[in-house]
Amino acid sequence: MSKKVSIVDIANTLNISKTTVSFILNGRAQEKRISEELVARVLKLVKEVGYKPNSLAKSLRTGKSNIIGLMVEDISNPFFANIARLIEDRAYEKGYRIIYCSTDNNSEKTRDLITMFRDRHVDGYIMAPPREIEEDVKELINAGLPVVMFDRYLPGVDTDYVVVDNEFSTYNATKHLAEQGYSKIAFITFSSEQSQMLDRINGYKNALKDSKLKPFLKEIEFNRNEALIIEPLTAFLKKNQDIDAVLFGTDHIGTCGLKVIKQLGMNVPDDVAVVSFDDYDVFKLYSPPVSAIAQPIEALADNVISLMLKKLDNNAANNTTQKITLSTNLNIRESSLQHSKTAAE
Amino acid sequence: MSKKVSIVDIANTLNISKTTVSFILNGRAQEKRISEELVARVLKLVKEVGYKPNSLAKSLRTGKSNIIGLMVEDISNPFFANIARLIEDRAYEKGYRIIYCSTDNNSEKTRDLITMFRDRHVDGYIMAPPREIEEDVKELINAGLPVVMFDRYLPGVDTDYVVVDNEFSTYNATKHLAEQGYSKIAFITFSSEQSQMLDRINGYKNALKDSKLKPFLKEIEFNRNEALIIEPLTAFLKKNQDIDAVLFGTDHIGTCGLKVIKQLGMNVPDDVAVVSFDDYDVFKLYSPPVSAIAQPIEALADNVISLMLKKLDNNAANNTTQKITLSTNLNIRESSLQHSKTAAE
DNA sequence: TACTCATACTAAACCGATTTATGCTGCAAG
DNA sequence: CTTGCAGCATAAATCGGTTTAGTATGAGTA
Repeated sequence: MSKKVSIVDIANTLNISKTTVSFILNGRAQEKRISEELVARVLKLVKEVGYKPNSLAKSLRTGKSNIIGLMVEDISNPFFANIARLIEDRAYEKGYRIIYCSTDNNSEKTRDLITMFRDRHVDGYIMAPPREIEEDVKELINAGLPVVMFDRYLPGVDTDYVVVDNEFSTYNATKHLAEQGYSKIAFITFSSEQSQMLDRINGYKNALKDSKLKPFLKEIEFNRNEALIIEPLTAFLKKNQDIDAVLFGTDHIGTCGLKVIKQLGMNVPDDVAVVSFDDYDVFKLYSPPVSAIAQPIEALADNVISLMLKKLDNNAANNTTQKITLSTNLNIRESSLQHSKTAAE
Repeated sequence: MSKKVSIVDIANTLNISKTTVSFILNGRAQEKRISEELVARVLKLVKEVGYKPNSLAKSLRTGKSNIIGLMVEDISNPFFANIARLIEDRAYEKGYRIIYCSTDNNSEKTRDLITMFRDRHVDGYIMAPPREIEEDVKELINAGLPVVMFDRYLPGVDTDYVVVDNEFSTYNATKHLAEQGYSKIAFITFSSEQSQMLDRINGYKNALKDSKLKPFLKEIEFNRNEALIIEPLTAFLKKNQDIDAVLFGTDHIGTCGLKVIKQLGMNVPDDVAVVSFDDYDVFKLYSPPVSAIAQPIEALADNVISLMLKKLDNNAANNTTQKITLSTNLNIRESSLQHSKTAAE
């Protein structure tokens, strides 16, 4: 039907060369000394027939696409979904489109996606990298492609990133629990070798050490099937009845944790105090409201996209990398307050 | 650095033509009577240097991309994020990649995205369409491109879609509230001319008519800034103190509604019973747990992607369109139970 | 007159693939 | 001794743009 018009159609209609049309459309008419009269005629026709250059062909030639590839761990996770949305907005304002994909923390899938992004000529890569992807990322960087990471970074790869101060965040939250009089403080999280999780665990351990308390660390294997998270969580809480406070490592495990706590009929904060990493509606609306470590997602998104745009501007010559660490906010709510050992007994 | 190898490099290295390489890599070696020995040599080299055909160039030539464009209203909304994720998974298994974008319910942005998808040669379009996009969608369909809609449809456009039975869902939920003895039942939702919302409103109205009750319909303008939703919501609930039950039209407004209810110190369900469209953790974990209309998102995603794959297989010859309506599940929880007028007074 | 130079525009190469049409053997059949 | 065809491989066109390297024309100048 409405066969899309190409630059050749425009050129033929006006009996001129497609080169001329291309120059005019790319704002190089003056530089190429094309008469104003012809420029006007071309622009008129272009508008009339609604011609839009095919960006695929354009990319093939120029290597540029005005598209930024964004890889998150899982778009159905509110943290990533919100960040993705904010990044998309900022990029859109600057004339860049975003295409996103979930890596599922699967390095093979990620490699696949990198390849797809790469030969679709995306201009830049924003990613929350999975493990074992160092080599592939290095290759991108060596090829001169801008890469910005967020949420976590790859220790072996020198690239720009924006993360939060994970270690201090959990240190601070754990300290808070200790100060409220809790003494058997567990840290429950997904097992992971990634930087953000190692830092969170360190913060927790250091705080306990400083408070001279014993750690109760429970790492749970991530699984898309929630039942397989709930199960070990339930077992852990049942087995360690003496635990009086729990710090959850992410919003997802925090949500699962609340489900378990509710199911077991445990009272918050009397039976168990709760603090979770990430701060979302579930925590704010829970009864009692749950204390949470809020990540500055707007600032995160802003910094990520600023870094990326800066790298895209300085075509080449990006010698220095920027590593940005933002601080979080511990929102203290009833779920972790007013514990008095004697009152409970 | 590691300049990507192209098909020409492969051909030159072996002193053969790139045509031959192309045939071999596309499994047309036998058909083209290329000797097994040569096939083996080519495949060996390809593997050695890790050559991957540039899919941009491939698409330019073939018009195919193995990419499906997915447009949701807002990826930060859990309903859309979850659907997007499921669709992505299913598509990935079948060898298709998904690229998603948020339309923001903005027809201009959507048009822009359609153009981008189109000249990136995506093979199919899955969308939750905004208003005023009929003409653009018709153009896609006329050009023979597969389009599948979900969540809502465009009454003026004959295309495949998968939706839920919105009208019955709210009818049923409203009836449930009426049967529990509530008599001043409000329906609070975002104002919208879209099919799904009109159906939901109709269901609510019909149920009230059948129960001989008076409707209290409150439509709120959507805004990304939550404060601007909370404000009119608060005003409405404050002004209509006699309302004893509320049905929320979407998960988002339901969540905002709970915040307001909590802030106003209203008791659920004694002061006000609550049911919301969509069923997420926030509702399950609320105290008391909130009754909700659960959309079958897995089935939704399955149907959407099946329809799309079917259309992609039957290249051309897609004369009939399929319109699928799935049913929802009313999960009744404490937030809408055990109302007795006398007990409250 | 012959040689620049500015002006206005274009032919052809190129990006990296696919696909169509074709070439070149050598052997069996007519 | 052609003709036909099977077997193997390729040159060239194509997709829709951008970019390089020119060309044609007329005016200015030594």
